[in-house]
Amino acid sequence: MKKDEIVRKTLELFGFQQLNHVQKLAVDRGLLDEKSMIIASPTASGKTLCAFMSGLNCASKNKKMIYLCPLVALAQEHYNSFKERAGKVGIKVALSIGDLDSSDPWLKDYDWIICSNEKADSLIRHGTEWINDIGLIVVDEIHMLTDHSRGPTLEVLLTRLKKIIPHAQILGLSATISNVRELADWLNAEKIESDWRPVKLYEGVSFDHKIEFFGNKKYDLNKKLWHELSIVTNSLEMGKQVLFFVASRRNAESLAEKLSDDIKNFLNGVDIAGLKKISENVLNVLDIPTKQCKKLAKCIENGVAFHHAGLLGKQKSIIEENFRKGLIKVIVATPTLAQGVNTPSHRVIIRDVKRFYAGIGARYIPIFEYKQMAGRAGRPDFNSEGEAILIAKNEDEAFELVERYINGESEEIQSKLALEPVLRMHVMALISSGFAKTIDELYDFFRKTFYAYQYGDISGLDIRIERILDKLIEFGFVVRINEKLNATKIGKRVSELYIDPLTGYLFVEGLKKAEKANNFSYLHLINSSLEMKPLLNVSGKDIKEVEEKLVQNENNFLVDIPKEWEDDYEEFMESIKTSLVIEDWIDEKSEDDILNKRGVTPGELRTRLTNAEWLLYSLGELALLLGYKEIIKDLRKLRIRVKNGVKEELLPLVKLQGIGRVRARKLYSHNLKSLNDLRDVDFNVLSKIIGNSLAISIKKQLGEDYQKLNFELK
DNA sequence: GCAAGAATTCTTTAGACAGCATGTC
DNA sequence: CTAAAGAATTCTTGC
Repeated sequence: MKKDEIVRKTLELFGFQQLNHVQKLAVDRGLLDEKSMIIASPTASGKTLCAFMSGLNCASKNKKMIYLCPLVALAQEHYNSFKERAGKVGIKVALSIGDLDSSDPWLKDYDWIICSNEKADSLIRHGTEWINDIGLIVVDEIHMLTDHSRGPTLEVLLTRLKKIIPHAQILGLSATISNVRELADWLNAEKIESDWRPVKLYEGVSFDHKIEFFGNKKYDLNKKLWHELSIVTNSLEMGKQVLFFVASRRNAESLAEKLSDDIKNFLNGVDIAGLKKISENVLNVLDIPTKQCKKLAKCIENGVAFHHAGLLGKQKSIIEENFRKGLIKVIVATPTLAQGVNTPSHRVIIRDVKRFYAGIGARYIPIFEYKQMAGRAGRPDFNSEGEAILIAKNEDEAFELVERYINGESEEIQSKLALEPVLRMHVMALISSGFAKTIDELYDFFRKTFYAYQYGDISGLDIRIERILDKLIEFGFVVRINEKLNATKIGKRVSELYIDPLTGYLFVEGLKKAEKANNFSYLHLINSSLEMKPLLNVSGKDIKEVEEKLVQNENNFLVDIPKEWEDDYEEFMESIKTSLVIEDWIDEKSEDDILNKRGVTPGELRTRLTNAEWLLYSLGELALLLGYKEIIKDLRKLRIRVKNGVKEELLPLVKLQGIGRVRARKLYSHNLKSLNDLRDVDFNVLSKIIGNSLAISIKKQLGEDYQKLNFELK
C-alpha cells in the first residue's frame, strides 16, 4: 500500500474526513517512512490513529506490529477497536495478556499483537521465535517508564527489543512531558510535541461558592448548598455531567452517597427507568449481592456512581459505559479512571490534591497526575470545550493550586531502574534467557538503558548489579565460572514463572520444610511473597482470630516467625489475615460473609485469588523441579480449590463447565458426588436439581448425545 | 434527664502486571 | 523526617 492509500483507508475505517493536526505532523515527519518517533500530546488527540496507520504500513511490508499497553483493560479496548477495523482489510489481530492467554507459537500467524508490557517481557524470556518478524513496536503511554514499580520492566523490554531488532520502527505514545527530547534521543526517535486537543480545556478553581477560570469565565454557585453539591447542581442545571476525583475509596463512596439524595431531582422519566435497570445489573453481578454492591446499586438508581478498584470489573464497565451514554450523571472516582479506559466528562472536578504516602504522610499529588485527570475533561462528541476544576477551601489555597497545578509543568520522566527489587528480577531474566552470558555483557546491557542515558554515570548501578548477582548465586539460581554466567535449571524456571528471585528463594526454602506443612501453611507461604503485597490489614476485630491462628499453626509455618517486637511482625500478621480470607474461600464460606467479616471488597478478593492461584502454580512448578513428589498433588488440589472456592470433595465436579462452587455444592448435596454419579443419574432428575439447560450441558460434557436429549425434552 | 451539637479520639489511607491449559452454543 | 478526612465516641450545653 502506498502512503496516501494507507491514510485514506485509515480515515475510512475510523469514519473521519481528514487527519488532525497531530496526525498530519506525524505523517509529515516520516511516520509512514518507518521513522521512529515519540508523539507527546494530550489525551484524545488521536495518537491511536497514528499507531493504526503505521500498523497498516508495517503489515503491507509483511512485518508484524507489537502494541504494548500498560494496562490489560487498555489492551482489551484497543484489541476490540483494532480487530473490528483492521479485520476489514484482512489484518489479523491477536490479544496476549496474562490470563486468557494465546500461546506463543500461535501468535506467529497474526499481524498485530496487542499485549501488556509484562506479557511482552515474558514472551521474550521464553525465547519467542517470531520476534524477528516485528517491524513496528508501539509503546502506548510510554511515560510509564517513570513508574517506580513497573517502569523498569518497560525500560528493560525496550532495551532488549532495540538490541534484538535494531531496525524496527518504534512509535512511543505519551502524555505531554517536559523531557520528551531526552526520551526520544535515547530511542533514536523523532520528537513530536503538540498541545492540540479536540476540545478546548478550561482549567479553574472553585472556592467561596464560585468557580473561577481567571480571565475566562466564572460561575456563581448556590450558597445554600454545601460545596460539592453546589458544583454538581450548577453542572446538571446546564445539562453537563461531572467526574470527581478523590483520594480514597472511602471518600469516593461517601461523597457518592451524600450526593445521590439530591441528584435524583434532576432525573427525568427516561433516566429513572434506565438507571433502575443498570442499578439492577450492578446489583446482580454476583449471585448474592454484597454490601458494597447494594450501596452502589442505590447510588446508581439516583444517577451517581462511585468507581474504584474494589469494584468488580463488570460493574466498572457498566458504570463507564452508561456514563458515556449520559445516563449516569456523576461519577466519584479514585485515580483509576484517570489512566484507565476512556471516560470523558464535560466537567472534571479534582477535589483531593493530597494523598497519603506510606511513611511520609499526606503530600501533593504530582502535577503529571493532575494533568492526566484534568485531561479527561471535555467530550468531543458533545461539546467543544471541557472544564477541569480544582477545589480549594479559600482564596489563598486557590492561588496556591493555580500556581502549582494549572501553571505548573509536568514532572520529568526519570528512570527508576536502580531500584533493587526490579533490578533483581531483570538481572535474573537476562542471564536466564542467555541475553547476558558474561559479566561484561551484563554491564554492557545496562549501559544501553535509559537509566544510563539519563544519568551518564552508572557506577552506582554496577555496584547494585554486583550485589544482586552475588545474591542470585547464593540462592542457587546462577552459576558463575570466571567471567561466564549461567542460570541453573531452577533459576531459569523462576524467571519463566515471572516471579521475583527473592520469592523463588522463599519458595525453595519453604519447600524444604514441607513435611510439616498443611494447606494453611502453603497459603501462608505464598502470602509471604512480594507478589501478594500489599496484604490485607489486620483490624481490631480480627486481631484475635489472627493470633489464634498463629498459635494453632506455630509448628507448621514454612517461614520463620518474627518476634513481636520485630519490624516484620505486623507484616507477618497481615499475611496470616490474608491467608485466612483465602482459607474461608476454599472452605466454601459465602462470599458476602467473607467480605463483611474481613472487611474486603469484592474486586479486591478477586485479584487476591487470581494472584494466589498463579503463585500456587509457581510453587507447584518449583516443587516439581526439586522433586518433592509427595506434595505436588496437594498443591495442585489446593490450587484448583482456590480457583473455584470449594472444599476438596467438590473437586471432580468443578471440572465441568458452568459448574462453580454453588452449583457443585448443590449437586453434592443431592448425592451426586462424582462424574460417574452424574453419568448414571437420570436426565430428568438432574434437570430438576439444576435446570434444563445446565443438565443438557453436563450430560453433553460427559459424552452423551446432546441432540437426542434435546429431542426427548420436546 | 435528655437530645442536639460540639469536641475529641480513633481509624484508615490509589492502583493492578505476571503462569498455564483448553475450548465455542 | 510522618497528614488529613471521615467515622465513632465522648463531652457540653441548653432546655
